Amino acid sequence: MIQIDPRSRVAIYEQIIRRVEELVTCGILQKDEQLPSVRTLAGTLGINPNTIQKAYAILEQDGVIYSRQGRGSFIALDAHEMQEKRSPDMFSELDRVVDDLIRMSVGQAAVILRVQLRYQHAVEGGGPDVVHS
Amino acid sequence: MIQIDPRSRVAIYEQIIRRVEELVTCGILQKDEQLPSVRTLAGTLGINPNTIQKAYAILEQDGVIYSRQGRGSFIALDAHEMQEKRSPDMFSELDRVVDDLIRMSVGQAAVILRVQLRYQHAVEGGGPDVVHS
Amino acid sequence: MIQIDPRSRVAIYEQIIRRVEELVTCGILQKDEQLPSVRTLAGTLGINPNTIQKAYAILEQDGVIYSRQGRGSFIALDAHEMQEKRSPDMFSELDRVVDDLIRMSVGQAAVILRVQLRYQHAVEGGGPDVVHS
Amino acid sequence: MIQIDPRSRVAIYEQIIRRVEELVTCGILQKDEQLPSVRTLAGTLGINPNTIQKAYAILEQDGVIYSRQGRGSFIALDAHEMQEKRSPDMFSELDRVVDDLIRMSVGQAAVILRVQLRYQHAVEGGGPDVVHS
DNA sequence: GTGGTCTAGACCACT
DNA sequence: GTGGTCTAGACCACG
Repeated sequence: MIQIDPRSRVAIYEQIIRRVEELVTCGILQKDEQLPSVRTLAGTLGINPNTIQKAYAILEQDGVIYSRQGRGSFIALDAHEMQEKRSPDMFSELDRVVDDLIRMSVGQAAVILRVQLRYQHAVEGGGPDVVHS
Repeated sequence: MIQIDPRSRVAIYEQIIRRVEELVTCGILQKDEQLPSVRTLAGTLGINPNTIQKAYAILEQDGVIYSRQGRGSFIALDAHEMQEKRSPDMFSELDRVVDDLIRMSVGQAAVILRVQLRYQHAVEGGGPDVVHS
Repeated sequence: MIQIDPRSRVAIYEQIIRRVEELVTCGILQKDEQLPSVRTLAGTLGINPNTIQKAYAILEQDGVIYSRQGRGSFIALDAHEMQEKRSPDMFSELDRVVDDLIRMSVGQAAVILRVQLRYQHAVEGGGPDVVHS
Repeated sequence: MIQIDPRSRVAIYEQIIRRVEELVTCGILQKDEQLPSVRTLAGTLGINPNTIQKAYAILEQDGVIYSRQGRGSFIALDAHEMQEKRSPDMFSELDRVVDDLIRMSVGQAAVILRVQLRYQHAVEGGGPDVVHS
């Protein structure tokens, strides 16, 4: 369920964070569901436990999961809460990209067409895994 | 004309690269126009010449500028060429952001509205500096 | 009567200790009254008996309860004795917090006002359960 | 300026965080002032650089400092901003302690007297180091 | 078994 | 030189 690309320039712990956030956003990981233990996930992915630990610590600090000694790590939010948490960032990122396109004299129609195509593509392809709880 | 934000988490050399590309895209820096020398710019910005050197080296490698021994560095492309060079990256970045929004169950209408607002905003605000050469 | 919050970052055994001390302080648990057995409480709270065992051991070591082989665990102090035992800690904790507030340039009047409000709030809200034995 | 107690139960990285926050709150560390480098401070305190790194990373995440590769770590807030950031936590901690005292049947007058004494003590003793910038 | 802290030491990216 | 990431392995606290 969680996989990493060791050759990516993105830090491993960052990849894990993003993947967990994605899985929560999609509803695949549900509220209070237990995550694999630090050691287990480290073994599965073939990386050092400290790296997992770091990812989990940041996720906890961001309120996405909660970890308790002797028990494990658990999802703290449901998909809806996660989406609300992330949407401001997503929209400002959209703004940033659109601004770049404007600056490059790309017309509004071209951008909107691209967006529509992307939505069609998502629907046809079954969409980037979304599960409603 | 070129400014950097020391508090930004984007590397300084990266900020310089982006700013030069932006200025070329907008037509503010014209083809064959000379850039400030490494030392001059370093002095102006109050940063290490090595950092400027690195930015220029990458820009040259990307074909955005060319350098001549003892003469200086010059813009290699006009605004149109620059736009063609960058647009594939911009569109794929747009795709990526839209995918994220789709995954978060954000409707197509909301995204398109946001894009339209951004275009309006750009026009009213005089637009993100665009000069046609 | 004893409840724990699994989401709290305070260790479970610590939560139990605090709650028992609180109940004794308030006079709800009276001297020589019997506590639920380790197994019973573990079952009720749905947690590991070892955890209860640890809490009781510490409480006994602190002189708050006493245990008798095959009989069970019992409260060792009345509310008054408990209060005398704990008040030095409470006051030094108060000192510590006030010192922090002073360091942050918070005025004396603001702190005292806050204390008064807290007392009013306690009285109106029926007060944090206090029973005089 | 920064010291740690290796025998304390409080984690070393936590001690460093608190000390830095304290120094900023007091105005001893001023905005944009550079902190000792990770390696330097590690050497001075005789602990592992990773531990300092962790402390600095959390401080940055909390917006207290900002760290930039190749340059160093710097204070992000002035004393006033720091105080505003921390005061809600301080007051709620005060509430918690006062609630405990109420629960122990400690009278309002006794608590207020203690607060006043603490303020006098601070003034006479020169106060817990406060510097206004 | 779980998570959390710390050390030692390496390598990379940036200035 | 700076900060940032990762590994290997140890020890502690909690359940």
